[in-house]
Amino acid sequence: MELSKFLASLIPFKPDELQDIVSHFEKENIPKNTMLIEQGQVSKKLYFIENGMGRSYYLKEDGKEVTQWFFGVGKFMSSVDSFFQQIPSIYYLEILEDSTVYSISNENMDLLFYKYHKMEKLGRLVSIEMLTKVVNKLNAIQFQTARERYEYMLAEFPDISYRVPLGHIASYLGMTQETLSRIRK
Amino acid sequence: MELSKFLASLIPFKPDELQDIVSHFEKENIPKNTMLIEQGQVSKKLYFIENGMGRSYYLKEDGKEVTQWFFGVGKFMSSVDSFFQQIPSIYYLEILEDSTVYSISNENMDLLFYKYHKMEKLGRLVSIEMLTKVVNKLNAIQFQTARERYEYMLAEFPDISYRVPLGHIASYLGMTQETLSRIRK
DNA sequence: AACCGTTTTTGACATAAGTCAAAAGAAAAC
DNA sequence: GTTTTCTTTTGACTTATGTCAAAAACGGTT
Repeated sequence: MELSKFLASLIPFKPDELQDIVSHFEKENIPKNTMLIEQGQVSKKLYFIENGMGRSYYLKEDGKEVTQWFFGVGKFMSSVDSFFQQIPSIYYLEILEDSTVYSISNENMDLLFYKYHKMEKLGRLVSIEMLTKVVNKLNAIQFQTARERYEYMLAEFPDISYRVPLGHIASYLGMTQETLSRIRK
Repeated sequence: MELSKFLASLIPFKPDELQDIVSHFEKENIPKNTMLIEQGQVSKKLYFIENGMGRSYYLKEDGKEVTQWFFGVGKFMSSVDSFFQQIPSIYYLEILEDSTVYSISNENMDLLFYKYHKMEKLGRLVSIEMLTKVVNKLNAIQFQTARERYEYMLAEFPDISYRVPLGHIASYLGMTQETLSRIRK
């Protein structure tokens, strides 16, 4: 999904506004398995996924990867607190498939927020949407059996569920790979 | 914490702006055990807690209450998606102690967002803060033992942990009351 | 201070999911 | 097309937490 289409679908920007806003982003092609940011670094960019997909994950003390979120087409991908508060990231951001993304720097983002009231509103709407989704996941994780959690996954990320390694999904859902493998049958 | 102090701590509002904004809120005293909104209703108001505390919860199919969040002093309390999208609430909002709150209607909130760019920014900042906290809880719930989850609770809500019934905390943490009781020793 | 209702604790047992280890299957590299 | 590496499945056993039920502790009210 194109960035300008996405923006216009949320807020009625004028054509010249839209053009100005999009011009602050940079379109990039990113090959699979690219790390956009590593744990401990301060995130410099926010990404919008036109095509492809990625995930955020962190490492537990024992070194195991825990997938924290999947980012599909038409979503913003970032290490939220690192990007907006410019603090070291807890998460790795990884591109999982060859992807086309629009990236924007923190400075440019602030500039747009400052310049366009509507952009600030868009930021608020996107944040609240994300908040709602995280709350949904929380409810799934907290009070559902492993089987129901997998069903939540299929509902929330229908397109992604079949494209990533089992282990990524298992850790996303808070269960072991073995358990997920048993459930899928 | 006073509303105006809280607002000013996040964004440098001018005195007259601050006064205008606060005038759109209504200060109310609410006795404990009051239900601010019930499951299925559309949330008409957003609340800022000057003093006291509340929680949001929902009912599982088997009728058990599940605490979803606690709201303490200096926080906004709402059924986020119901208030902002004006859809039926999944949650109950309950005041747990005699409280003083500032409430604002959805229309007035929109009006403030529209009138003040800075207010929109505040909305974004508050949303992202909440998002970060929910993600924290998610990580605690997802990958920690019951004992560690209780420690997360003490860290996140130090003031609240000793003021609410055990059952509320247990369901908030995704465990049974019996388990929590055993842990606390 | 004795009573009643609510909340918390304790006990015995059940179970979903985790752990460890190895085999089978798929994908990538040569 | 064969080898190597990575991913998924299967099996046997362990464990943390849940369930159900009853007893104890607490808090408010008369």
